[in-house]
Amino acid sequence: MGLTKTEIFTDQQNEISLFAKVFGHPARVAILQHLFKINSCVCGDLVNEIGLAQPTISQHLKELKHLGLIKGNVEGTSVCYCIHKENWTVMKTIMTEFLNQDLSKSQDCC
Amino acid sequence: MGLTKTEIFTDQQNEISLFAKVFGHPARVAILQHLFKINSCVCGDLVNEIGLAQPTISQHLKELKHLGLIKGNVEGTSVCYCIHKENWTVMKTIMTEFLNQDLSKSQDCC
DNA sequence: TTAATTTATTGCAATATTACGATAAATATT
DNA sequence: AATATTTATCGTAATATTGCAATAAATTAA
Repeated sequence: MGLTKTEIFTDQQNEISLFAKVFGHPARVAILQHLFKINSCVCGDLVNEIGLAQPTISQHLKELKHLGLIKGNVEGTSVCYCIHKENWTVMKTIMTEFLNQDLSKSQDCC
Repeated sequence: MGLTKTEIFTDQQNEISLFAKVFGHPARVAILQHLFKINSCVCGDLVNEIGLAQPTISQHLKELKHLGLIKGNVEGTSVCYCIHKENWTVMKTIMTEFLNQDLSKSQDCC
């Protein structure tokens, strides 16, 4: 066990959980917030900005990139990361729909 | 290791990641969607609705309850769960603020 | 070419998560 | 009281995640 049974859920449910999972670590939240904050795209500054070792940051960046929420651009020896705007918008639509489910219909049972 | 360094992040970043983490499993997404869908609050029906064993569902419900997103009401031998409306709204505000960060400011680097 | 700089990858240890069988706890029914 | 029903908890196995030292890979500078 220890293995999520993705096959018994809908594609939508799996997609929501995948996006949520990547936001489920404060380092990745911090990375994204920093990429939003600064106009120009920062690269290895993230290692200084956030207090984690370089391989750890690199790993978190990889996960964000893998989900398509950021893109990386090689510039000399360094790599410049930024938010993938189009994909972020798509993700936002999916997550917002989940968060905005109608509360008025559901009765309170307790 | 294997331990998230929460102390180096802001309370806001940790809070966002905690909410996201609980949505980071399709079973919990499915449970929440089902609680939204049906007017009356369902209980152990969730075990049938979702294809996971009863202890597994119970464990997921515990996590959702621990974060305050649902509440449970004992009714005879069964327990009736429902969305905790006030807390859901608070969570929604926090998550929406994170998702709605200003895209127009951030330059594209790639 | 050699050294310096920056990022990615590998390998590994520590911890967390997922899932479920077994069983306990609580209440309802007979 | 004894039994049935429902949910929670415990224990445990399998897998995933987190973090970092060591090192590789890629590019630039001297």
